[in-house]
Amino acid sequence: MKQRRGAATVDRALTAALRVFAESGQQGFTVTAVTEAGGVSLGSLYHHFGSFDGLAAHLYLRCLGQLCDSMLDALSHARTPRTGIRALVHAYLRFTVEHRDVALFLHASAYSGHLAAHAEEIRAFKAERYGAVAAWLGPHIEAGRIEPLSTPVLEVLVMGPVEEAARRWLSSTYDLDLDEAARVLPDRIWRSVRPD
Amino acid sequence: MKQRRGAATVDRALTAALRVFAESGQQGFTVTAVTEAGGVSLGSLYHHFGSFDGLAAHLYLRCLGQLCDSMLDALSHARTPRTGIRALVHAYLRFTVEHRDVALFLHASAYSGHLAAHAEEIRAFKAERYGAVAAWLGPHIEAGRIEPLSTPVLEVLVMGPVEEAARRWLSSTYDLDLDEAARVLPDRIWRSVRPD
DNA sequence: TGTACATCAGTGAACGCGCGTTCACTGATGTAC
DNA sequence: TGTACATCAGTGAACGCGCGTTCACTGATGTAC
Repeated sequence: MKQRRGAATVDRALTAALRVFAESGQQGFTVTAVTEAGGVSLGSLYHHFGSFDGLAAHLYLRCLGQLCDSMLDALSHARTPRTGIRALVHAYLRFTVEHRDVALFLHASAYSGHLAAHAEEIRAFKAERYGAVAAWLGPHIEAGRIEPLSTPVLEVLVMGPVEEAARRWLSSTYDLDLDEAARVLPDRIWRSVRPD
Repeated sequence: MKQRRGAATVDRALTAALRVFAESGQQGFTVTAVTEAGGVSLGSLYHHFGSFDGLAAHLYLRCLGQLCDSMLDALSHARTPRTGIRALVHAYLRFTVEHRDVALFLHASAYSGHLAAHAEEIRAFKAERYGAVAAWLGPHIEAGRIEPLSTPVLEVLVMGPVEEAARRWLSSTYDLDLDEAARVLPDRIWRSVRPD
């Protein structure tokens, strides 16, 4: 018997929360700030999310979902490991630029503490999405087109440089040229995981 | 006319702060918690650090200094780029395991907001330390022993996977075997930056 | 060596502010008959 | 179709707690002569 306006309110609250975080950072990320910014009342917020941490976790999952969708979509068009890595790198960096606020929130939330209460939910979500990448990798490893390293190590080799590039670009010290990174990284990463 | 006990008090406060952070995380990292944990009075803390953010920044610099010292020390014994990368990777991962609390604080502080007020100080410190790595790289690039990529991209390629490995290990989801990482990563990273 | 004095170091009660949360309530929506 | 009712959605004043910070003060240390 759920009503439809609920979904719209949830969406407005999350969007407001993301904007507050982008504008005021970790320190300014408070219930009051979100309600004032979002045209969502305090009681309404608690009605839908139960707690402020609940809102943060909900927002985190939404952001992570958007990023994962971009990457999995890019990956689905690739046939070889080389083009797959290229697609992942490009999708991740493009997403970072086009959705700066989302990327920032994802990076900043890693150790935020707001997510501790919902850690299990998030872990499950990540496991599901990472599974898709692992499924893509599997055949290539078995066919000898990728060095047979453990999945976590492969993920670290592929995503480590990309995430670090994004992190540097995000942290206002723009000492890194993302265009150069997008041009150079795919091939360089590919060299690190190809066989022989 | 500075007194000597000051240094000891500063040290006690920073150590207590690190312990509090390790035990209670971002959320529990408060002045009250630090003073109660550390045998340092509130007034004393303000006398030495000026503010709580000041303490956090001070702690961050101390932690970063320790990590950089480990890495630069390891690097100084290496002659070839290959062994240099190996030394960096091993030093970073060993440091992460041996000083888990320090590593955790460093990773978690990246977007904490506590450091915003002292950002310039921190930026300068990093620039100085990174300069040492760049100085080490320089001759190898000129001699054609490393692919001539820009310094930020090289740093991202070398440190990205290592930092991501450490991050995974730190975030209680121990899906990554650090021993395997230490064994495999150096050679894999080397392949990504060597010429030809 | 001894004494006076300036400065550094350390103490803890007190303060105000803003945080997350609760709650009693009104309004909107969908369902049952 | 119309009406009664249950549930969902939304509201905002109020609360208590703990946060970072201040401040008047005492004690310790080093310097000057």
